[in-house]
Amino acid sequence: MARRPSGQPTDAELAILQVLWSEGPSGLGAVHEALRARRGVALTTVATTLKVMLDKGLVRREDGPKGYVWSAATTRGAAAAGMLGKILDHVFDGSARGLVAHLIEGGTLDDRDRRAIREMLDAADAPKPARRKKGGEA
Amino acid sequence: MARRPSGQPTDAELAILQVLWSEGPSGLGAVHEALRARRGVALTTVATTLKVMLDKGLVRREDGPKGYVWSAATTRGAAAAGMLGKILDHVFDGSARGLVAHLIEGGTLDDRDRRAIREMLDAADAPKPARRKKGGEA
DNA sequence: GCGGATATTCGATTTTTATAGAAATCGAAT
DNA sequence: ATTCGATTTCTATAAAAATCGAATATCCGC
Repeated sequence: MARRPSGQPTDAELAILQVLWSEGPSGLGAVHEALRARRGVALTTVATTLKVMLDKGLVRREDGPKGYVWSAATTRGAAAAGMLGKILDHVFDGSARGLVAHLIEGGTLDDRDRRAIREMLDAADAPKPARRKKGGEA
Repeated sequence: MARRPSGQPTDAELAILQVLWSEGPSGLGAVHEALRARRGVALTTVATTLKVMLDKGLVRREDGPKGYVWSAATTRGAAAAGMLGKILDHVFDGSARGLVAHLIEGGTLDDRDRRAIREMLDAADAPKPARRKKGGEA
């Protein structure tokens, strides 16, 4: 047999999603143009891939003046979550901490990044300053 | 055509690498056992996949008492780097900070994780404490 | 209304991935 | 040395992924 459909976008699909995420809802021609700028791909290939993605629920389409107007039906965050999940499960045994450790130790993050992350951590530690009373300390 | 071989391990390959990473160099039978514990997969399937991985350079093999002894030829870090690179490039437009932000905001990290990450950040900020005097040397 | 440009669908092709049975091999125990 | 069990190699199948050409549909301008 072949591999079970993971539901996650494939590489070609991700390339299209990337266009839709940054350009917003677009017609086939526009998507094709954006993709052709990087890789040589035929118009029909883009059209076929979009159709497949429609079946998978990765994109939506509405009738436009010309043909359809295609738009992403999934967010960057959702796509990232799926891909990250695979890394976490298969490579870091489910430890998000281990993943961040890899980013820090691998030099992928610079000073500015580390500062920004610290701020995000602070915000996450105190998201709701006890808007009632019991803030965890009894 | 089909998709160009990305060089990165596929799902089945990743599952095998996971075994080799945690168990160390193992014979075919051991790998099979470890995999069967999770998914039902035939012995020959594991053998075939290992051979493919050998050609790709993902695993190594040495002659052992019985057959070969298989070991990972790539590290967790290397595998993670490849997969992360894809996410960074395609989803977060190259921003590692954005990726960590997603982890923090998405609740993937708990209190303990955040504390551990802060420590790692501290360590990264001062890699060599220059135990001479104060850090601000020229 | 017609023609050309753009879109969409259909069908076809190729490669990769994932899977596993059959056959050949090899070391060990009897 | 013969068999036995584990291993390796060979061959094969099938779905998914990626691609595109041809045929068809649709819209706009003239």
